Amino acid sequence: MSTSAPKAVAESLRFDSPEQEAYLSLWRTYDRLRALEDELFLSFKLTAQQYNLLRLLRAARPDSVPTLTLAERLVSRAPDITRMLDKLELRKLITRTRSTEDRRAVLVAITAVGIALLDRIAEPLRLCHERQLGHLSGAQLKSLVALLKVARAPHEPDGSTWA
Amino acid sequence: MSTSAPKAVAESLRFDSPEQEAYLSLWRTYDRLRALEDELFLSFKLTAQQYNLLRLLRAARPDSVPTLTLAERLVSRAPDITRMLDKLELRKLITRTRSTEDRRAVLVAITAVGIALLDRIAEPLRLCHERQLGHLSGAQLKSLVALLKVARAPHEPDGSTWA
DNA sequence: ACACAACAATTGTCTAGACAACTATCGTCT
DNA sequence: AGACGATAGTTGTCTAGACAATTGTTGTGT
Repeated sequence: MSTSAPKAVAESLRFDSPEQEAYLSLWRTYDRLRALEDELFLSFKLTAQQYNLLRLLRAARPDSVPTLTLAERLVSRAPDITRMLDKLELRKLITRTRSTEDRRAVLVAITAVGIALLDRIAEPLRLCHERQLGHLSGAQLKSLVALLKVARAPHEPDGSTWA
Repeated sequence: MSTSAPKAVAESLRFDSPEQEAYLSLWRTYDRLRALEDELFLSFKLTAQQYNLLRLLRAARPDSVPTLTLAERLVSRAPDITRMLDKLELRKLITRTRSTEDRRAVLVAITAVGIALLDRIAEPLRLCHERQLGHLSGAQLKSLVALLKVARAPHEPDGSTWA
């Protein structure tokens, strides 16, 4: 019982099905690429999800967006949307105002500070994406995007707009 | 400032680059498929990562595997490997023994109970993978796997064996 | 033999993610 | 108008993920 022959171990690990292989490849690839992004966002003290939220708010301008609508549109599901907004509000990146029409709803908007932060991130992020996937050709990227879309299609909620 | 015209909002959200679109597609797809797997594993009180760990240990039999080697081989990076093993050991799914050759190393092995659990999971998991990606043709799956491999290739550590 | 860098694993601590239970408000039905 | 189910957010609580600092052990150079 030792740690010898790691190659043999790897060799013996075949996948149970093509679907499993595809899913694990997806997971692995996401994990590897994510590590690059995380590093970048860390230097701005943001998470990828927070960045996405700000990006959505910028796109929605000059409208503001109700909290749960925002949560639905995020790339990854966010049951902790409230606390996420708490942190961003504390940093003055967003504002929250209780709607007058429907006093249950809280409307969220990005601030000038938030916009400025997005602007500062833009260029380094572009470079990061290039490091992540710049080695793929345009055709490969297109093909990958198309396949991923087909893959998740049956699992998307009806009128979903996530980006 | 209202929540009207969500379509217009969605429309205005183009991607900054093809690379960004690919990465966000990857993230979104992973998130959607993961939700299905998570649900399944929850019913066995496991995480996907824990399942993977057990799977690696089964494949390594009859050898046992040093803790950090195990961490390297996991699909997703695991800085919390120790506590992960703690929980599995508590449930008697694995054993840990301090190596006699190198007293720094802790050797991990799967137990009969662990194997039995994997056996119980096998069939429902197969069905889950089919629900996840069964709607793709064999050629599409192959193509997806190949593209993902190319995508992550530059970001894999040298002799990595992650599945 | 002894100092010391390298290595394997563990622990402390903080943040993020998940689910369920709860509060406040709204719309509707009678 | 009053009751009631649905909706919008919030909060409590638990678990997982991440990073840094620490302990014990090994090999190497002098």
